Amino acid sequence: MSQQTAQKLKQNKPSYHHGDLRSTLLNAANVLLKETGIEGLSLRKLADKVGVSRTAPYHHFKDKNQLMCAIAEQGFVHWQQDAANVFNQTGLSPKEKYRQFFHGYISYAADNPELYDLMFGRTIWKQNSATNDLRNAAYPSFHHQVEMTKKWQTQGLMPSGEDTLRLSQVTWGTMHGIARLLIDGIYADRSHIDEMCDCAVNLFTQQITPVNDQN
Amino acid sequence: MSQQTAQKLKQNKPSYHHGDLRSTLLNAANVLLKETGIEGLSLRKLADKVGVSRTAPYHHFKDKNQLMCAIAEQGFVHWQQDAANVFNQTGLSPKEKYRQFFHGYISYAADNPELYDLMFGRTIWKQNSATNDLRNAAYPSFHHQVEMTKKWQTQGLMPSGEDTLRLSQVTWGTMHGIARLLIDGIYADRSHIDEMCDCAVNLFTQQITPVNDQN
DNA sequence: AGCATATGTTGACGCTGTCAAGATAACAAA
DNA sequence: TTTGTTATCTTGACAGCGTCAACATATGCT
Repeated sequence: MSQQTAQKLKQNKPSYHHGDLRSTLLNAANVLLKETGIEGLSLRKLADKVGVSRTAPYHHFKDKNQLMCAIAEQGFVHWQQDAANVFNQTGLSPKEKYRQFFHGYISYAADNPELYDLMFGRTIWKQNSATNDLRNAAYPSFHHQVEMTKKWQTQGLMPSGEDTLRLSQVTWGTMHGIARLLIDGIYADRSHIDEMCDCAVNLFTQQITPVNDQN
Repeated sequence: MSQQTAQKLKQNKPSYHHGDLRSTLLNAANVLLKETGIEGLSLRKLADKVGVSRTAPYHHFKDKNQLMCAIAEQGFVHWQQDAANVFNQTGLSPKEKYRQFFHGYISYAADNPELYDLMFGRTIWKQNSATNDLRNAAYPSFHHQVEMTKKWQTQGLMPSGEDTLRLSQVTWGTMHGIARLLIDGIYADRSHIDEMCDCAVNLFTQQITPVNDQN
């Protein structure tokens, strides 16, 4: 960042060049997304909100699609941090950790419904419209979950007879499905959702004798 | 239907009044939906395809939303027939019937991805935009599944310790999640999906001694 | 100082959903 | 049969959208 740009940021002087438009757009887009959903997210409203002309964003994002991919990319970064916090907790039984992971997933979706819709919705993923940057941010999150599933299998929490990848995919599919039922308005009642999660956790895990209960 | 209208349908005479526009629109909308998806479904394209003016559909559907609800409503009717065919099969073990139900659900979504997206997507259900007619067509399908779950519990296929409604919701959530992963382009590989379904079926069902294996 | 480049602007195009106002045909009552 | 009501279909118009082209301005390197 140039000295003059930094100066402008402090003094809040309006000028022809914005100086930090890209990140400003991203922040405003997150707010606009939360307020209006994907359907209501428009480049023109966004530009207006930031105070630039309609086509200014095109110098920072090739497309509306690229803007949305960038928002989702940020979402994946934050999301992975949330998930890591759960995984890194100590003093929890494997089942309790699995339970918290499950509920945490749903909570993230419930707390950021529009962002979740963007991150895991067809708007971005269908038709190969996902950016490489987005893929690079999204894929590791899932790989991490596969590793945890493998661990849960060796701990005896999840059935070792099933393929690790499939098991992980089914867990994800179930969380994703429940999350979508909630945020898409098919199931409005959050308390039902919580009980559904507990029921799913019970089905996916088996009783284990606490032998190797450290992690 | 008046005599003249019936005549027109046979003779295919063009006239000012179409005579059967509502159902013609619905059929064309189904085709257009399959071709272009929800995003590409526009009233103007639809009217053009049918050969009427842009605003003609407004005399049969108050909204674009009402049109979409009507399409989805048709989808639920057909879908329930498909599901009933599975449920009414004889000579299958409970687990095999459950397996077919599960795979059938995914197959319906895979074979009609855009219709499924409309039927179970936020476009229709968020913000209470679903028509009463649509609700009346959709809700019974789920109630039927709850009844089947209850039966599966008494048959010992599914754990009787869990609440029937929650169990049914989790099954639905899992099927829905897997279906969405597939049709939204997050998982492109269909063979993976099939193995995921089998894995889920294994997790949700328990081994039972074949005592009451008739239905 | 001068020039290339990055960044911002206005204008325009075609697409969308939807309302208003007018045209036409179908139908019911006199 | 004629007349009037109603259902249906038409064109015109408006605001909103994504996006391209052409132009303006500031930044930064040579």
